[in-house]
Amino acid sequence: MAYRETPKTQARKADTKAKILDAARQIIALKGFSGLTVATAAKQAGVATGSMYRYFPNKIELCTALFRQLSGREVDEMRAIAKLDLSPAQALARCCFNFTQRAFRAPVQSYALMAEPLDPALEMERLVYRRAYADVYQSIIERGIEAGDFEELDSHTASLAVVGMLAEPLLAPLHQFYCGESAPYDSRKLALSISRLCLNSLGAKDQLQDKDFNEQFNEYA
Amino acid sequence: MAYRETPKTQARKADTKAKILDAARQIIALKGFSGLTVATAAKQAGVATGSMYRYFPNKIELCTALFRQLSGREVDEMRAIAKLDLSPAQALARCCFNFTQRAFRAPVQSYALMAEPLDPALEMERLVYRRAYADVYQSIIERGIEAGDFEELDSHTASLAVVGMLAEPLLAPLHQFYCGESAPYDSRKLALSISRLCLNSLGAKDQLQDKDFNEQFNEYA
DNA sequence: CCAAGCTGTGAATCGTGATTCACTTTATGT
DNA sequence: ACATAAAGTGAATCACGATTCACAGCTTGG
Repeated sequence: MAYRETPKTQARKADTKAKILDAARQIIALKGFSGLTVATAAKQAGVATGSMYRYFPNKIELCTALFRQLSGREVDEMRAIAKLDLSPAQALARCCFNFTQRAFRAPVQSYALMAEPLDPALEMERLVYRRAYADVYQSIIERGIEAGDFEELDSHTASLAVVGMLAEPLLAPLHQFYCGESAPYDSRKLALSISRLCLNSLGAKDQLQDKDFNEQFNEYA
Repeated sequence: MAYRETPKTQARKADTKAKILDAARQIIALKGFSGLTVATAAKQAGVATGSMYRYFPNKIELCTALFRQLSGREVDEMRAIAKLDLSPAQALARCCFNFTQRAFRAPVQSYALMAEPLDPALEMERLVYRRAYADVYQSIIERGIEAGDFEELDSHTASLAVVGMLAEPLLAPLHQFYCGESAPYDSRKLALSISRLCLNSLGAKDQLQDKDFNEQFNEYA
């Protein structure tokens, strides 16, 4: 026996794996998952088709890894906001603005994660991440209810409703990008409307003043 | 020349077309679009695979026709509610209850229409019908704003948010049905929570009394 | 009854893309 | 340098369903 794994080969292996994932991400960002074939991803990553299978057992696993990586980042972003020292209403408003802003920064990728038709296995992942978003919102909502800032309501359903409220209005414009018909779109106004609707839905009347919204609105780059 | 179409042959043709659509619908209702192949639909309809192509130029057109038929019914249901002589708040609440109730009556079919991964051409149709739902809600919302029952807000975004609020909380349970893991679920409570959230989001505080909600809640079969 | 033109059939064909595999190249430890 | 085990390759294979097509059975007006 003579060959053994070394830190060096392990590092190279991890590197290539990351390179493949990044290549796949670039494709997603441009064409969505529908444009991602093993062959194109291989070419983009600069490896042969067959090599892909040294790093991922099959295409689904590759896609799943990518999906988790990208969705994970987004959810983490929301988690980070939830951890800031903000009132529940402020936290939620900021989530609305950030989510919208980030979606429009990488519209095709966002569409791919949020709504593009996917393999059933990935659809399952999508549900998991929706639930993860909802968990973040639910914790904020419960904090708000305890503080008396929000109405007493079913925080579980409310959190899912927030997920829906946030995603649905973005879908049509994001789909445009996905189809390559990018029209200019005032996503800032959209975020403003959505944040109002979200807070209203929780009965957060008077929790945020116009100035709070305006602050978010103006920070929105 | 000797052959010509007659009312009789036209009727037979229409009949078979309807039979095929209904066969497809049955499959959707059981397995979703992913279970719908030209071959299985043909067998279910009692015709040969090749015959399918006498009635629909290709699978996409068949699916599109089916999708339109089923989604059309659902949207019509909402339109009918919008036309009743109800206050905007009552109309919206009723939409929430009806939508939820109908979704759970045919859970797999509803999941298929609302969220199952589909061919891009069908995904386009889905967007169209989401917009159609939103149009109905928007008309109600605008009525509510004019009447001073709802807050002044962007009715376009609000209508989309309502679509999202209504759909998202149903998704996880409906997906369970789609996966064949049907767990018992109290959809009535869900409808109640959702209707509260919807009305809240529009700033419809005090538009509906508890008794209004209870009425819907109790009518829910 | 006949010719013309539908409608019905289902096995064979086709297209798409994932996956495999026999072979080459590279890395490792003795 | 050598034997061994991975990693790299890309053309060939495979799987899955939609679609086609050559032929058979009906309908119709003349």
